[in-house]
Amino acid sequence: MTTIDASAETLSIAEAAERTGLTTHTLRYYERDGLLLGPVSRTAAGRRAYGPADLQWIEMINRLRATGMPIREVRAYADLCRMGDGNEAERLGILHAHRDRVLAQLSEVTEHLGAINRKIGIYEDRVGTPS
Amino acid sequence: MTTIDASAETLSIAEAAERTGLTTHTLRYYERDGLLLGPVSRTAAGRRAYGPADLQWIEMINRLRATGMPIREVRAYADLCRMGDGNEAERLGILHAHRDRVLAQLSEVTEHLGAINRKIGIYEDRVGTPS
DNA sequence: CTGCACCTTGGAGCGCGCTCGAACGCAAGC
DNA sequence: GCTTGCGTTCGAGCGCGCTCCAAGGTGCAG
Repeated sequence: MTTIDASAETLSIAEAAERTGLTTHTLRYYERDGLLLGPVSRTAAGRRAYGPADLQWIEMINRLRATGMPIREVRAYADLCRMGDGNEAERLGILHAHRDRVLAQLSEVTEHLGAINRKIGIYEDRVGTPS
Repeated sequence: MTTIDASAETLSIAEAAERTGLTTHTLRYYERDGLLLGPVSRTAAGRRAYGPADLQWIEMINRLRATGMPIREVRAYADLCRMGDGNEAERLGILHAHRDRVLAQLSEVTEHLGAINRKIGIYEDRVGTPS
């Protein structure tokens, strides 16, 4: 027998913060700033209740942010998603452009890291042979 | 016969900016902020004259910055270099720690990128079959 | 000699992404 | 019922890394 209990599916802002690795401040800020797909639903007392869909979306935001997408672009993407079907090509364009930037940056960072590693090698030689 | 001409070895701030990809503003800012190994030498008229060593050091700064090292840590590293021999182990510690952070971040970004790519795949399927 | 571009300094300003403070409300345990 | 703690809103503040402005000096072309 499945218990139908909304609160079992729903997290307080503190719980959502823990789950997502964000702070409660940041969660409210994201909502204010239009990064979420809509206002988070509330309990009778007016407290935020995060559902699974909210959490999943926030995970996606985290991925985009962690790969360097600016807030304003996440918002643009969220705006498109909020508008519903019909603009998938546009969303795809944003994701494609983002992926390309990330790949470019990955290879740039990797290259710089190589140079830094060579520098480290020089220091290790020098520290290894102190005299 | 080698011509000894200091000005041939020396760049104006605008030239240094072009060479390093920074702006003149940023070059002055880095100097002010102690990221360079010392004050850049000047012409008789008081204008900055960047030598090869300056440019090489700035390239190193660029690598560190491009891989995400904060300004204040670059400054700490520069401080150590400025102090001369004897603290190579400490410099090495900074570079090691930085390398480890960069590697961790590279793998994190790569992982997130994978998830984003899967999302892209979903959209491509959906856009590919419009009805 | 006169422009005009480029340099100098000090300090203010700005865009980003949070982060925090104030003042208050609701709720669950003792 | 009272305390303790988590929640709410609005708005201000902050750390980072530049970025720019004002006011003035320098240097070279015409």
